[in-house]
Amino acid sequence: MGKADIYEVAKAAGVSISTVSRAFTRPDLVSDKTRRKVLDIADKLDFNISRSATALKSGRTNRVALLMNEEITSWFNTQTFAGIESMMHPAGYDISLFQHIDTEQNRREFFTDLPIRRNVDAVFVASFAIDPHETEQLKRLHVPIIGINTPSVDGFDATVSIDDERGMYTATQHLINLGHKHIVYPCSEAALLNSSIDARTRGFIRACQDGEHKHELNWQVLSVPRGPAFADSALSALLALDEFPDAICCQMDMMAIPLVLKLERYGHRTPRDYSIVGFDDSPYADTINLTTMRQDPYAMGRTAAGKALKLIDGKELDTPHEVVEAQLVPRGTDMPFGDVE
Amino acid sequence: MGKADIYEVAKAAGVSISTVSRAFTRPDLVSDKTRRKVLDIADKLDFNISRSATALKSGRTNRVALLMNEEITSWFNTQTFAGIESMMHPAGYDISLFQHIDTEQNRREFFTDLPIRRNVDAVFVASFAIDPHETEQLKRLHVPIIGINTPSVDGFDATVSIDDERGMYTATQHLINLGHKHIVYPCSEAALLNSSIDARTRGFIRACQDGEHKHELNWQVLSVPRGPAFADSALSALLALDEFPDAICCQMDMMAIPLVLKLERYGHRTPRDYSIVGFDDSPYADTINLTTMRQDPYAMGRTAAGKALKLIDGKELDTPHEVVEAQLVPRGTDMPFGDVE
DNA sequence: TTGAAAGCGCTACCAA
DNA sequence: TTGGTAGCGCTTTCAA
Repeated sequence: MGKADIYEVAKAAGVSISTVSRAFTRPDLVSDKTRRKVLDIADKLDFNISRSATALKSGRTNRVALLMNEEITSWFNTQTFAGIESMMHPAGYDISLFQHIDTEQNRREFFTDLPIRRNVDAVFVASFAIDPHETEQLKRLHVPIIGINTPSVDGFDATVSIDDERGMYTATQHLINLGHKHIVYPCSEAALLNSSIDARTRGFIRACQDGEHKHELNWQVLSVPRGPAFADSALSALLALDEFPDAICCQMDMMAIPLVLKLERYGHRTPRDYSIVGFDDSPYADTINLTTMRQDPYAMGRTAAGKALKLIDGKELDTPHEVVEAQLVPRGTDMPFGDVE
Repeated sequence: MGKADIYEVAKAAGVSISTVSRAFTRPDLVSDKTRRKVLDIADKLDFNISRSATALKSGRTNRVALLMNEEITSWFNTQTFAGIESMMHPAGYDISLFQHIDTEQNRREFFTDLPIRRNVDAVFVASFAIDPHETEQLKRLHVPIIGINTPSVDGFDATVSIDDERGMYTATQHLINLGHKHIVYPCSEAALLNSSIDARTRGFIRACQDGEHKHELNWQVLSVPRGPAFADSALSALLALDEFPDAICCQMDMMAIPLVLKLERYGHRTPRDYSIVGFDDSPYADTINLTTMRQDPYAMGRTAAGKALKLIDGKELDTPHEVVEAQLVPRGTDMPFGDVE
């Protein structure tokens, strides 16, 4: 009872180990009666095919790597992970997670040692800037490399990305179209490592520059240090302004949500006193009725995983590189400038 | 270049494959010069030890299973996962995730097929009720079984759990001590599968029953269907009450936070009009200044993983079963009954 | 300190 | 449909 190997099962079933193996992995090649008997005995003996042995024999690892910025606990990372997992797990793959590839030291270590070399069937790179040298290193793994929200498609076999720049352009334009004249973009500095954040800032700036041609516009990027208190820093910076803006455009909901809640304590209420839009449509955005740009990292994870599975199988991709658009979700934190509630 | 096996490395380095192997896994058994040379050549040839082969040879899988209720995307599950990962990854283990072991069908499938049999070195069971038959099935895996927030320690080699019942007792008592007379406990039905929720409800009820002996008390459990709209259901149920309560005790922050935000739209403001306490100290609890019971699933994950690693190594645990207490985090949503802001 | 060789548990080829 | 068998890439005795 317990710990039986394939030989014991074969003996108990009166068949060869080949047949036991086939009963599990090629059921169609085994007669119904034999297969049933084998599986039955295997169950009694607590036997199962060893993934390690299968992996060794097949030359596949049944494992993929996922590299991410920061912690998996952020909304974006969790959703991405869950999306990838939802495709890869049923396909028999485990995900080997490498977090915090966002510090100089971790990056160097990872890309020098390349601990995943020969040990994964594909690599996902989620949402961070990666330089050409690092891409070269990944190529030495000789496995498919799939990017999610990477700043460029260079060196990637497949990518799926949101158009952050355009998304934020849309959000900003929305505020400008509502007639707002004084727009502030509170922005936590994450510049070097998170491509999404940079792209969004560029989108805001471009929309404002375009808008200036048609309307008078007073806009600014309000940069605050990153870290756990970035929202409070942004709050202080906003309150320290000579004149409070009539619109706030946020790089992400995690900035917008605290601002909406805390500005109220200082007498600034949305949409009565100012409009605000977020980005992500992350948890509680709906609860506080935040107008925001929706992106769906879970779906992006699934798309990326689908591409990975095809590439692992040696198939060609019809569209290796996909770009998705963020969608404006109009809710209750924006109003035409000058209107009264 | 690329895809070299251990023989090529051995040849290029002028040593045997044994020495190559040792250079990686037993560096102390190889002379400095030889080791350096081998590792250098291995790097040039993009070689690395195969985990599959190591696993097969050693009899270990370097993989653990994590079974969870629902999606990994919930706050509790993500934190738990991240905690386990933070210990297991550096120790060389991948986590094979099994989500949604909370439907009758998924459970039956999982515990019948036992897909992890012979394929993991340990199993974590996170936060759900598991019956004796299922525990028996897990035992057939002949690997350590570690529970996180399981309703009982029976059948587990180790557990780490929060005392939900006592935590909620404390929260409720806190409200009673503030002098509140009319306390409602909005509760989403998750009864059968989530042991924590049940225990918390019991804690609330017991605290109220104890409190009744000393004060007059009007308390009730307000049960609403589970699902994505549970907070809105609770909101409706609260507003439909003949008399609005002066205190609300919530099974979790995800109930409390929407209630605080939405009740305000109906003129009920905390702490002016009512006190409310949550449970978890999850994201935005601090932002809205919610008084709540803090638990730390990340730390529980780490503790559980530490136990798992010892058990995998065949060591005995000093304290296989640990219970931690939730801590009251006093913030701004509670006030002595009758006080004016 | 190093090398030779057996064998971990399986899959897949070939033969029956 | 089934069985025999080589070999996947490594680790680990044992011997040198």
